[in-house]
Order: sequence, then C-alpha cells, then structure tokens
Amino acid sequence: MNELKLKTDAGEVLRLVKLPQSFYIREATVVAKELLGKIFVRKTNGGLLAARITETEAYDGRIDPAAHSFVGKTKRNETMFEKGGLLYVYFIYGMYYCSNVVTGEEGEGSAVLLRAMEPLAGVKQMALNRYGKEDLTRKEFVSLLNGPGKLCMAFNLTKKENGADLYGDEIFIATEKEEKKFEITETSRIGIKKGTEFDWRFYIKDSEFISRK
DNA sequence: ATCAAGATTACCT
DNA sequence: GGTAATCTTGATA
Repeated sequence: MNELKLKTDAGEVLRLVKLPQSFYIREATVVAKELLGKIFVRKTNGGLLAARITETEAYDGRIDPAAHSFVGKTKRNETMFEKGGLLYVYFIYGMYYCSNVVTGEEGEGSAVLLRAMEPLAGVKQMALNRYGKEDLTRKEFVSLLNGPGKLCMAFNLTKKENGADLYGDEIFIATEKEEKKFEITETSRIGIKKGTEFDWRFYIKDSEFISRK
C-alpha cells in the first residue's frame, strides 16, 4: 500500500492512502457521502496544504436541473462530462471560484461540490491566501474553509486548476488508515432554485466546520 | 447588442 | 435580517 505520512499543524501524524480513480467512478450521491472525512491535499511552493472534508453536495446532470451539466455540454461545464477523478472549478458571481470532484463515467455530467473543510496543515499559508495574514482568531480559523468560495481562496484553486486530475501528486484526496466514526446529516442543497427536492447536501453532523446549520 | 441570473461572501442594521 | 460587489454565461433582440 502506498502510504504517506502527514504531520498536521497540531502535531498529529496521519497515515494516508491516496484514493484511486475507481473511487470516483460511482454515483455522485455515493461519492459525496464517502468524501466526508477524507483529506484534501495540495502541494504548493508555500508548503503542503491539507484539510478534512466536512460538507459536500452532489450534482447529477442526467436528472438534476440544478447541475450545470443539465443543459448539455458547454465550454464552461465540459470538465464535468469527463470521466470521474478530475477537478471541475468554475467562476461564480464575478468574484469567487467553486471546486467540484467529477464523478461517474465519461459523458455523465456528474460532480460533487466541495463545500467545507476542517483545516489540518499549512494553516498559515491558507490564512495568507484568504485573509492576507498568518495569525488568526479562533473565529477566523473556524471560518477559514467553511464555504465553497472560501476553500478555493485558501487552497488557491482557480481556472488554472479546472481539469486537474486527483490521482497525481500535486492535488489529491486521501483516506486515513484509521478513519474516525461520525454521523452524516442530509439536507437540501444551498443556493439553488431548481432541484430543491433532492436532499443531496451532506455534512458531518458534529463538525463545527460547516457552512450553515 | 443588451440583459438578467448565478452551486457566494463580507459587511451593514 | 438585507444587500453590494463583480463578471461570465446563456437567453432574447
């Protein structure tokens, strides 16, 4: 097994195993739930950045009017139609980026939106990216990654990262060898007008690193 | 060519 | 609670 060790800013050592592409070739709702608790890692020249995924949303273009891919392939959403295991990053509201993990088979148009995470390593670099300073108050720390636009700022995910693959060395998601147990809450998705009948937002029930209760 | 909406956030009362 | 900021995209003329 391809194990790698990650030392968190708190001094804890996590034993990680990178997720294979096959993890992503499944239903978006399944991947969305299973991504909870996994570790998102990015290597930058500012050091290693890592966080635990606490909140996700599934989008399935085959049946879901809220998905960008529902209207068919366009220049903006073409990454969403690739085979699972890529990053789909898009620009929204003229100021923010949102990052998704593409899921399922090629042509399916499904993805999982990364909505919130718990900071683990490289907090000072992420704080610089988002607040322009290294030292954070407790409140700023909790808010560092608790929204889809916020975590893109902190991890510096932009148009350049759209289409990047998640099984290489620069950006990837890993599972802990000893994963903690937790309960999952399911609700309707946030910020959409269509497709509100699907309860496809998932988060770790007891986590404080959530975009909204 | 013009326009409204958008998978959001920060800051205001 | 409300709304401004800011710009790409897709729809309508």
